Amino acid sequence: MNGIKPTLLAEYEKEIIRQSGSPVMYKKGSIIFRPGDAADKVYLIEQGWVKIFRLTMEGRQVTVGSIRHPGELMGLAEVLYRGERTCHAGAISEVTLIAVRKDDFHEMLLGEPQLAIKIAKLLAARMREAESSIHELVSRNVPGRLASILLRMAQRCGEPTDNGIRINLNLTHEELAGMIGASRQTVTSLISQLREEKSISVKGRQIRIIDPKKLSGWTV
Amino acid sequence: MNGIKPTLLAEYEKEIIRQSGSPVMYKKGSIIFRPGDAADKVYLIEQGWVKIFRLTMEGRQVTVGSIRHPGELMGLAEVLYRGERTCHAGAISEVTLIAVRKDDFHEMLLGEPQLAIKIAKLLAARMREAESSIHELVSRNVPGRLASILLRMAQRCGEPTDNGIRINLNLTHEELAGMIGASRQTVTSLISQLREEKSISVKGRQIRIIDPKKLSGWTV
DNA sequence: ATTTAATAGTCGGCTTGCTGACATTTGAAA
DNA sequence: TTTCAAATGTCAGCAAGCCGACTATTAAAT
Repeated sequence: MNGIKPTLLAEYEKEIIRQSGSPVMYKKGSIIFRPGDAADKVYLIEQGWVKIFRLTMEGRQVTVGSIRHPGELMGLAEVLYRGERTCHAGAISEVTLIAVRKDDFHEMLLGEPQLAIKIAKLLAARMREAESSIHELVSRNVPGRLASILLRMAQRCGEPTDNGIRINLNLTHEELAGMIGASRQTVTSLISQLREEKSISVKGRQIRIIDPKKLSGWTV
Repeated sequence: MNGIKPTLLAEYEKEIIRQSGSPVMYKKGSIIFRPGDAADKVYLIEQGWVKIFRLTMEGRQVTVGSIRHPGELMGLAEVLYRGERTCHAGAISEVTLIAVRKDDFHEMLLGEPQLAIKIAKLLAARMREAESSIHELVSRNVPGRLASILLRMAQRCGEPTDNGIRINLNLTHEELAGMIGASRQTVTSLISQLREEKSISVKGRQIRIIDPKKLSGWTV
């Protein structure tokens, strides 16, 4: 069960981290850290989803990392590289974290070379994700980017049901827009279009991927 | 002289790498690796610049990483994460590299925990760079992105002269376009504009930043 | 239960920046 | 030096998608 999902930690790796850290909880909507904060902690996500984003000059959110899941580390880059946060981290849902202090984290890595390598692998995987994002932003149009992110979310945190894959992140159109670099209005109208052509269905803020094939037809 | 430039390796770190690897040379314009190749080597750049890019469906180049300099490692992510290249790496100039085989690299990391941590820091720094790129692509318009990349290139590989900072990467407009997600024609006309307002000067393919302040005025 | 704020839906006008097309210049190869 | 391909400069036309404005609908708070 190791080496299969290099973006996630193995159970024994999490155990090491749990022993060096202490649990914290954040409720939905709260901010875990913001730019300028001292990056003195690394977090292991135990439960819930966290959104990593920055703000544009006009105050719009731009999701620069993806949504982080249980089993993932977050706040890693700033702790390793520079002492200051550059992003916001916001709790999308009720969230439980293990917080590890920077110094303890460094010691942990020195004592567990395997873990240090795992962290490097993990960052490498994220690096490639980021490169993909850049590639998509540059080469696809807005409908293509929307379709693509819906498919990716379905794959990464969707729950299969009898009528399609349910995405339960409760994202608003504005948040989706921030993830693909588009305006809120455009996302709204595209979602309607996708619903009409029956490639997705929408109930409240739950999106179901009904016809992945038709959806991926947009990612020309 | 350590800890100052976390994206570069310290001399003793390079020495370790040199002992595990062997030198290779590539001439200007040649491809070092391409998608689908087995990612069985990590490279330390000794001399020259390397461009990391992908291709769009229509065959246009998209520079997903930045330009890599002497002192940087490249091909890292694929070796750590998956066994296959996902990008092209092309020699912008005559290039000298130290190639380290994957297995030797892994052994090296296990034997030198400090180096493993350094690699993680290095990837963390790149991660933040990639996040910045995403942020810029989403939130700035084309002139802003061009101005911003010129300023960044000046900072990272420009040589100060008495009349401005010289950027000597010999990039074509098409290549610049690929780095900022714009069309070749738009870049051409923007470069003319910048030249007219005397924030840059152009001689052949050499660009000099004359008035950084005026340039950064474009990055609203 | 009521109030209030946040989100979703819709539309016309307008701007940015892409496309294609062509002339001109540059530079590398023969 | 000549030749030829690649890169640059320029322009008109067009379309994607943004913006502002407004209404309708949900969800949260009291």
